[in-house]
Amino acid sequence: MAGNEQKPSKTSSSTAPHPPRPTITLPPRASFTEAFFSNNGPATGLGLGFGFSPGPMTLVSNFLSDSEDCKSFSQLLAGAMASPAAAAGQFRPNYFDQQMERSSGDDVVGGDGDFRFKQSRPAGLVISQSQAQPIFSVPPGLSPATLLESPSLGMLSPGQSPFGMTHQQALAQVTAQAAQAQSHINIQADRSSFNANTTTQQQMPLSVSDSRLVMKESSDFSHSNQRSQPSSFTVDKPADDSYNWRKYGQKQVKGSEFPRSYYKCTNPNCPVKKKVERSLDGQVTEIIYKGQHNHQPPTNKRGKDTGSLNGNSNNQGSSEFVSQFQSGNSNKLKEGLHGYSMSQKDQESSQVTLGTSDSEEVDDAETAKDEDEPDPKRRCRSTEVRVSEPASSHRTVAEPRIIVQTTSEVDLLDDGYRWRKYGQKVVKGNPYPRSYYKCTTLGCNVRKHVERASTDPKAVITTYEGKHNHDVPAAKTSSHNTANANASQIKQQNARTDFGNNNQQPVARLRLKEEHLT
DNA sequence: AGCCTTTGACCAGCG
DNA sequence: TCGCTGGTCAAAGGC
Repeated sequence: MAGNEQKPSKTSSSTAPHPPRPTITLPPRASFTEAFFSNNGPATGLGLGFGFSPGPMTLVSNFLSDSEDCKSFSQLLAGAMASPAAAAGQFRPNYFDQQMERSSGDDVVGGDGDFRFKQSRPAGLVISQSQAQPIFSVPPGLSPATLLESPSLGMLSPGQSPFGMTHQQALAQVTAQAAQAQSHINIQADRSSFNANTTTQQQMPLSVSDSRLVMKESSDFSHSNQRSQPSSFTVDKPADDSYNWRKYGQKQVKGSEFPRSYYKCTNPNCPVKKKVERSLDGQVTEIIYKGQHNHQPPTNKRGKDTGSLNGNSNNQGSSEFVSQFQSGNSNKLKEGLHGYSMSQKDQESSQVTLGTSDSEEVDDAETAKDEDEPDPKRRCRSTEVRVSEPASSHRTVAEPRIIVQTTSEVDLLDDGYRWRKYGQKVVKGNPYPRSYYKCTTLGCNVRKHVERASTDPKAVITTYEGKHNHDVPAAKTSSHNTANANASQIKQQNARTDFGNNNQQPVARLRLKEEHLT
């Protein structure tokens, strides 16, 4: 697929059809979780370190191309939790990149099968553990590493760590705990620090099609982070994903209030393009990757492209962490939620959208019902991941987010809102059904998807879709005090994510939770 | 000098 | 056929 997209000249374009969209050859690869959490894979042979960030497309392709079984979240999570990598203490910033990269095979250079978490500053990533554990969130554009290192954020930087440890130590601790619990992804950090600095969370819906990756980024980063970020902070680069891009066009597209910019990978013969939508204030609202890089990310990015997060060039790789993570997860996420509700003309154009737009939404019951059907539409072929917001959402500044949490004693349903279960599916390879819930509030389209890891029923992924258009219902008087407390915590976290933007709620949230089942 | 962004125009697909 | 729309080109200018 590399290079299969030719640059059509005006002349040629008029006489010949556009070259076919990039297709992705999908070599056997590790599962998402394997890629994600394990570090035991064969050496890539690329000598890539943590800084290597694979392209989004490769990630997606790898992710989605798993036509064989389209691993479910459960599977993913299960693998994640059971990953020996965790035990090996491999969980760390940029680790995702590393794994993504590696999963595709050793000889892949920007290869098609790379499983990479990439993307430009997508939304935040929250990884927390129990309610007593602080929630770890990564603001858009920042990787955990960046967060940990960022002087401005002042989290786990040496001498600044609230726990008196370096971020490496903290991460080591995280991995150690993950290994011990086999179901914990725990990145401990001072919560207060997060309150002040890392309250951004991102979510990203996605859809998938052949060779495109669509992601939205949270852009509210600059809002709540203004205190800790230079006032001049803006996301100049739509996606600091380690690749170099050249903007070749911009258009005001219909249906979007924001202009869309078109970028090409500057690498010669690299067919990858991306579309970036950003709000008027320059904040990225959506990124769509198309194609796969046929090369490795430049080792040295131009200084000007490193983004200006805190003016710290080290932020460069940061966004990749979240971005890539999200992009990868997103695919699965969407898959799980909607069972690949593709509006496909063909495989290439098919998309699965997590958003709640009616046009793209499939019937809930049907979705659940047909999950087991070998619907070709659900094939994990596509590689476009689109993060869409509900049509009714107030798209201001806040954008999609993915919140990944591992928490304990979380009543999955008791998050403050009231839910009605409308579907349940049994996914291949997972003895535990995945359940679908709708917010019971009239007119509220928010949905929730709960899935458990096949190997660890304690591990649960809860995905939220849409935005509540109402307040949290009155507190329940139940015995779920603990759960409520935890839910409250989550809410607080979410609230912080809003950065004062009351209108905004996550479009979709991915939560990795550890649930204490009785 | 090289690379990038900007921007108006062009082209293809679609209804 | 026409108009709309998304995507792309390429000249001009900036850094």
